[in-house]
Amino acid sequence: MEHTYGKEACQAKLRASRDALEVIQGKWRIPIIVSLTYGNKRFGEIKKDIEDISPKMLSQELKELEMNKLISRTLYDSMPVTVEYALTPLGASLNNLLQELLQWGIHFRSEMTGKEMKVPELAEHD
Amino acid sequence: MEHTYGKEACQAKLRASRDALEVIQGKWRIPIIVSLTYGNKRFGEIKKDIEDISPKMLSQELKELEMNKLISRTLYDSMPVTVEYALTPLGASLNNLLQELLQWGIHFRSEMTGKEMKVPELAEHD
DNA sequence: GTAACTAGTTACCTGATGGAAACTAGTTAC
DNA sequence: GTAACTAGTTTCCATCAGGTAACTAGTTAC
Repeated sequence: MEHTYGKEACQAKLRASRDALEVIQGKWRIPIIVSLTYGNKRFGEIKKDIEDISPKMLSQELKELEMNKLISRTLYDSMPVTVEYALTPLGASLNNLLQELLQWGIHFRSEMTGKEMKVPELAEHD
Repeated sequence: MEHTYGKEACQAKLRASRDALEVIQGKWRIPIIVSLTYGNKRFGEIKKDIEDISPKMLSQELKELEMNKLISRTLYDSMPVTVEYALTPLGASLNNLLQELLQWGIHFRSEMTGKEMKVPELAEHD
C-alpha cells in the first residue's frame, strides 16, 4: 500500500517529536519535573526525592530546564540562603504528556511482568 | 505548604517515569515508532523516513524495540529478501503518549520562537 | 567477472553523559 | 578555630550513545 500520502505528515511529526525530545531527553529531566509537580521545592528537597542523583547532575539539569523556561529559580536571602525551584506555565504544560508517560510506564511494566512468565519455546532467536 | 502527604505518590510516579523512559529513551526510538504509525515498513523505508539515521543505529534500535515487544519483525522470503516491521499492540499503545509528545513539541517550539521575537501581543499564536 | 538491489554487521573512533569526591562560600553555633 | 547547614562548583574519570565507513550475504541483471 502507499503511505506516500502521509509522507509530509510523517515528516512533520518526526520534527515535532525531535523538538520535544531535545528538551526532555536525558536521565534526570523528567524525574525533576515530576518532583516539581508535587510543589515548589528547594535543591535539597529535589535531591531527597530523586535519591540517586548527584549534586552535579541536579545542578546541571536544573540549569538546562531553566534555560528552556520549564522551571524558575528563586533565591531567598534567608539565613542559610535557600533557593526555590518551581514549574513555569510552560513546564506545567507538560502535565498531559507526563500523565500519559506515567500511565504507559505502568502499563508497560504490567505487560512485561505478566507476559515474561509465558512460554519461552516460541523464541525464534536469542 | 506541605507536600509530604504526596511523598509515596511522588516516588511511585518517579518509578513509573523511569520504567517508561528506559524503553523510549534515546535519539531514535520515538522517531522509529512514529514512522511505523504510518504503516508497516521495511528497513529501507524507515531509513528513508528518518533521513539521518545510520543503518547501524536503525538495526540496533529495531532490535531493542523488538526485544521490548513494541514492534514485530517479519521476514519475507521474496526474491531480494524483504523484512517488514510493524507496531505490536503494545507499541500501538504508545499512541496517546506520542500524540501528547508531538503536541507539546509544537507548543514548545511556538512558545520559544514566539517569545524570542519579543512581540507578545502580536504573535498570539497561529 | 561487476554492479545493484535487499538488509543488515563489524570495527573503529569521538564526544556527550554521568558518577565520585573534594572543594567553595556565607552564616550560625560552639 | 571547627562543625554543620544551605546550595552548589570543580576536577577527574569511566562508560556509553552514536557516527563513519567498510564489509557480508544472497539474488538478479549484464
